[in-house]
Amino acid sequence: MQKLGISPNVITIVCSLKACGNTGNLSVGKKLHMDIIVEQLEGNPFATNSLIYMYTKCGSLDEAWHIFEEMHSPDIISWNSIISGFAEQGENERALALSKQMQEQGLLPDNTTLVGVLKAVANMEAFEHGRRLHAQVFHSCEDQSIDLIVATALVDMYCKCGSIVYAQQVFNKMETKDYVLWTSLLTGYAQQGYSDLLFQAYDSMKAHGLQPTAVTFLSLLNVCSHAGLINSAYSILEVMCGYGIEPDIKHLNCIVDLLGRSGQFFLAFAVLERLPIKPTYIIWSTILGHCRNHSISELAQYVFECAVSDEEVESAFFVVMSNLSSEFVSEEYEDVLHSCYGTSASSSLL
DNA sequence: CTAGGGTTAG
Repeated sequence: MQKLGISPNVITIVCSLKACGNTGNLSVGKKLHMDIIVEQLEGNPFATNSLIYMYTKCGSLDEAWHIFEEMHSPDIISWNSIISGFAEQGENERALALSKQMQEQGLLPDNTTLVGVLKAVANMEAFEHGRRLHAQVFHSCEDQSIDLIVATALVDMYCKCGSIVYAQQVFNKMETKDYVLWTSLLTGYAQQGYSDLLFQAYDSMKAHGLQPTAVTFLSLLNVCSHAGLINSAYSILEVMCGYGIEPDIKHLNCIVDLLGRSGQFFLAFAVLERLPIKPTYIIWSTILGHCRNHSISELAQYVFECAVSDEEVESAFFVVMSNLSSEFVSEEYEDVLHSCYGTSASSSLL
């Protein structure tokens, strides 16, 4: 559009910023920020709120905060954007403090604020805080019908805090249940290792006419992996394909994890060879973790070499490797680790 | 045209 000589307006920029946020494209996002200045849209609340959205989604919290701070009178959307953004990036205390600050300024929290705050509380596994918020939600809606998205956030929060019973209560009280609400409970069962409950709830969900999604299957595979249910995992893969859902790297990683956990490294490698895409360092980390459990140092060294050739490799991988190398990898290999200074290895080793 | 829900493993 710009090549045709058409200047962007607020709408163009707002839509593009959303796309940048969703894909984590910070460099284009910054360019759009400049466009806002060029087009003299700096005071426009839509443009400004969209900038906050884009920067938080791209992980540039300082930049988002800077813009928020400069606003003359941030509206509820500005507050919610910054609160959700901080919560999403794990800046939980900051998100909670901002919600408090917002209310001190006389703005009432709405459902969106609540969802952001619940996310922060879930991240912190702050059960008591979550209970208080739940009570607050309950009293604030007169007909006692909780908003579906708030309910989903509550179920997720209770599950992350380890309280399945409260999660079930919230879930059961909802008259309309969509597939995301169901999945939040299923994922909770998976996270807490309740495989029987998970399979029951999965059947029940289907009986209610809701279709499983790729995320549903990921929860099922996850629980199989932790419980060591290899055959169940294989049949889940088949069922998935029957629904026309192609297993992606996350699903296959569950399978690799399952095989590695039981020491079946050859099978794990066979799965990797059949991958349509190159294994990521994340998959190598999974295998590496199991090398440690099975004390196989030769394999660990091979896997290490595969992983460092991934340009996306992150420091977390080196943490796994460095824990392991202190146990049984040779000193010579420590040198290889150190030679990775300058990549993300340095931050984790120092 | 701006804000909110579920996503493996280590």
